[in-house]
Amino acid sequence: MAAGELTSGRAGAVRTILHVDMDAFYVSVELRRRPDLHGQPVVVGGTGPRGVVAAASYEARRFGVFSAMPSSVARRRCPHAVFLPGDHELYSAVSADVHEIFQSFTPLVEGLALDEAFLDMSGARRLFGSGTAAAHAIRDEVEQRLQLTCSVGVATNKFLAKLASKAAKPVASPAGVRPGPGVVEVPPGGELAFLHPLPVRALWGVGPASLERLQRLGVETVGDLAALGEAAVVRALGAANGLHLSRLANALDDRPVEPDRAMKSIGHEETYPQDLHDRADLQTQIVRLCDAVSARLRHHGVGARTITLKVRFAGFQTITRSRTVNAALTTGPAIAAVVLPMLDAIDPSPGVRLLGVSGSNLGEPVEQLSLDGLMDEGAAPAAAGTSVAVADLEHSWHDASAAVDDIRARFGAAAIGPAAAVSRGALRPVRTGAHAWGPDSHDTLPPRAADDDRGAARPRPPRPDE
DNA sequence: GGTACTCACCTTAGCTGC
DNA sequence: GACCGCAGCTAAGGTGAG
Repeated sequence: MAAGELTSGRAGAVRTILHVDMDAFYVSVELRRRPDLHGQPVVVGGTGPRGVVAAASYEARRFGVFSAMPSSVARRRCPHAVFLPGDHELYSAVSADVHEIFQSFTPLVEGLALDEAFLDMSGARRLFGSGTAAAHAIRDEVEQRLQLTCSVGVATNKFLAKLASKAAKPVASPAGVRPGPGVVEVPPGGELAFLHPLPVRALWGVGPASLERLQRLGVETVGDLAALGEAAVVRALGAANGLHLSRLANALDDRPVEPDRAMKSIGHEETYPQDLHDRADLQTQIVRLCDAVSARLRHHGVGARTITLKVRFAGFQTITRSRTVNAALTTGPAIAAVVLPMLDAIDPSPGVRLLGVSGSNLGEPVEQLSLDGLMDEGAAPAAAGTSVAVADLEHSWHDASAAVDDIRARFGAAAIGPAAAVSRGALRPVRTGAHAWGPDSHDTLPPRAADDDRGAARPRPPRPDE
């Protein structure tokens, strides 16, 4: 099968897809307000004891510092680097400016992350010329208006465009930083020549686990994988992943650029500076997380039917527990009423380093819930954690949650919070948005009420209705 | 040796209803 | 009533990306 046959969603039409990737985005944004750091190794994130690197300047990459690297390793490799805590709100704002520029070129923009997006330029060739011409125009516009640089890949499908943008990037090595070409095009018909010499790890979907399985079959390059044949790849990696990778290895990718992808889940998780052993501390943190998740659910106008609790223990063992209820939940107390019984069944004695709460199975929230429709079949009195009790809480907290949103919109996220968290001195808003990059060095655990008031009765665990 | 956070998607297993 | 096959759902864990 020729590579061009399936590269377009429309039969016979060759698409022009751009992948735009900002260069060292977070660092570049920081350098706009700290021009004195230009040319120095700069690292965003990893300021705390358990953090990781969110982004590293190319000067820092020369010393082997990369994103997602533990901060302790980064400090060892590049002790003279400037470590900055990161400012997610600022990056989001700049990202919005970047996407506004993308939108001025085509309405078909699919954001992948704050710093990258796919653009379908197939219908805009008359306005902006070839894909390569459009890519240069976008780079110029971003640089002039925002003083930021980006790399652009141009190809006939998303997957190849992404690989091409990677090839367009600057390269850091111990010898120095070599500027990249900025724009790389994989021309129609040249897909396999570009793709097959690349290491198989370059394929979208090949991580450490799949790589090991493929290497056992003697696969080192994308060309090796293509030669292996679909059946063998499926045997090694399973039906979905095997089929997908086999197609990618033959440059076949007809996924469209999707500007409005529906959100599938919303969640929050936090790693604590010290492991938690106390059940009451865990419950307080869960109430905070549920409150944060619920606020985002309401912000997006959706409710979650499936609630998942994630616990990572001191030894890094991670477990998840989930429960699906009859109603799409949007309030913190109702979500906490689902999570807390799951937490109760977990032994925290090994120490808990991370807690997470997420909602999935998203759907339209019911404005005024009818409890009849939410009852379990033959349900008896509403014990804590049952669907009836959860629905009851969702119902009774509906209006109050709207009022909380209003207060936060006016006075900030810390202005109001769950009483259970306040009572334990933990009215600290959960950091929202992606990439908190670990606990900051100044983060502390919420004070334990019993420690502050020795001899006083131990406070009973906070319940969601408090 | 040290591993954040968010989200998407997959696999496997068990349960239920038909 | 027991069993089978199938589909659909749920739970739990894993993998991967950015």
